[in-house]
Amino acid sequence: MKTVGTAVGAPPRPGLRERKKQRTRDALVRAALELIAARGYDGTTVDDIAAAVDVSQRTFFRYFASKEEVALFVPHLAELRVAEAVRARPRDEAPLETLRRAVLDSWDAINEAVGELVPLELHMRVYRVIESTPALLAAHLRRAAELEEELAGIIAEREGLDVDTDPRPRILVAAFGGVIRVAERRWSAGDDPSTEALRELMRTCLDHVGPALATNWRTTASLKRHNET
Amino acid sequence: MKTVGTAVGAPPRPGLRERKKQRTRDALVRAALELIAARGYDGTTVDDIAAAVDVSQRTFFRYFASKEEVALFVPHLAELRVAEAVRARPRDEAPLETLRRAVLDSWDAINEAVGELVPLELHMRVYRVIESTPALLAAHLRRAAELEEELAGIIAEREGLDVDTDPRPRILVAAFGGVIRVAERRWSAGDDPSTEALRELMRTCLDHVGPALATNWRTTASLKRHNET
DNA sequence: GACACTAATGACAGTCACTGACAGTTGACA
DNA sequence: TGTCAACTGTCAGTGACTGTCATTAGTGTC
Repeated sequence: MKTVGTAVGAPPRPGLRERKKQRTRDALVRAALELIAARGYDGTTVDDIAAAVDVSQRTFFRYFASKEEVALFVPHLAELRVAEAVRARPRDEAPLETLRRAVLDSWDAINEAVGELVPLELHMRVYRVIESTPALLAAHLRRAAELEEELAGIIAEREGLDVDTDPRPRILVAAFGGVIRVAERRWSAGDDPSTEALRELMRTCLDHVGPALATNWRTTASLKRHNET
Repeated sequence: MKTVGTAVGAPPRPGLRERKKQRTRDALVRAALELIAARGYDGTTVDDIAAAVDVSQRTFFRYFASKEEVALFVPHLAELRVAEAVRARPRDEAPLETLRRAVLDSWDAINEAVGELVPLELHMRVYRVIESTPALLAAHLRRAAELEEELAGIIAEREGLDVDTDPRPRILVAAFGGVIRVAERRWSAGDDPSTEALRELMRTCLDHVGPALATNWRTTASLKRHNET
């Protein structure tokens, strides 16, 4: 009658030790992001973050391999979801369509997961810091590259290609990743922090991929000059 | 009769002080790359590099803002040449064609500039270290992103577009940059260190951009399976 | 050729990210 | 309840990087 936490389908409730660790980890992320948003990345020391959660610096480094890792924790969550979403797409779908749908569809799941941890508005402020801090931006780009590597592998596998021989999966993913990053940039530069805004930006940018690679922009839609007939 | 160094058309020979600085800088780059190729990036301290050139650590940091900067000095040279080459292309050329030609054409100039400083074979060994060292790869990707930003500006300007409104320049450049990076990777992973090999890889990868973005790879050329009919 | 002027350097101290080692504390589990 | 393993704090040490200040060494001038 007291077998709480072992309900059918639900994962067994982790022990006290595990819960404590989770709490510490969450607290560290929250404190870190708050401090970074307020004082910038370089203006925040690891000691500050550890002190805010009342643990030693050494403990901080047992949870995160580096200061960058905490700062990029939210993007990290998003990356996990995207990879998962790509894997979940039907295998007979066209590669570009798979990537597109995976990113757009996983958005809700991402926001939910992130929102549970930190307010989305805080994430947006941190994202601006990421974009404007060289060291952070570099780390962010590297992780994005790692994700691309993984996605290229998935695509190649389901298309029956050898990723080391045929350059197409990597090229496709690289182009796609570039577009996504453009969308992220525009989002963080704009002033609508809503999640819907980012999704819309991604949609728009993805729709521009075809036209952007066209040979001559001046004869395509959305042209800005040369406006006689 | 002894006004050497002031020949018509040639830049006036810099003074002793300037030449000395140049020599120190070159020596630092060479020593750094040699050590990094031999002992890896993390296995090489700034003190090692400074000691190899017989200057103080403080002096090293007066020449380079960070250890990363020396390690990425050769890629930096290449980036400068590419930006220059893009600017030199005719304004009425299609954007994608401009990027393609600029990269392929600037290759000789790049190799010459690099070769004067360090042996190309050494650069290749260093490049492998860059690819396999997280911190270096991150910095490399960030610089590549900066270059892309610049190229997008150039393209947008000559197409008469506003780079902050129209996403196409950035998207094009992002896709292009992704392809270039794939080519670089394949080069450093292969065993032909020749400059011609890299140029050929770039050509091939660029030719794959169109097909890679096609909706269905299985009906295009170079297909690997589904070989009935 | 001696003389100031200034740029380049070295020596030193200090900050901060990060790591290894060891000892103390606290959940887990019999 | 006691034992074991996991978690944590403390401390010392390394390496990248910066500010400061005294010293050295090209440069232009008379």
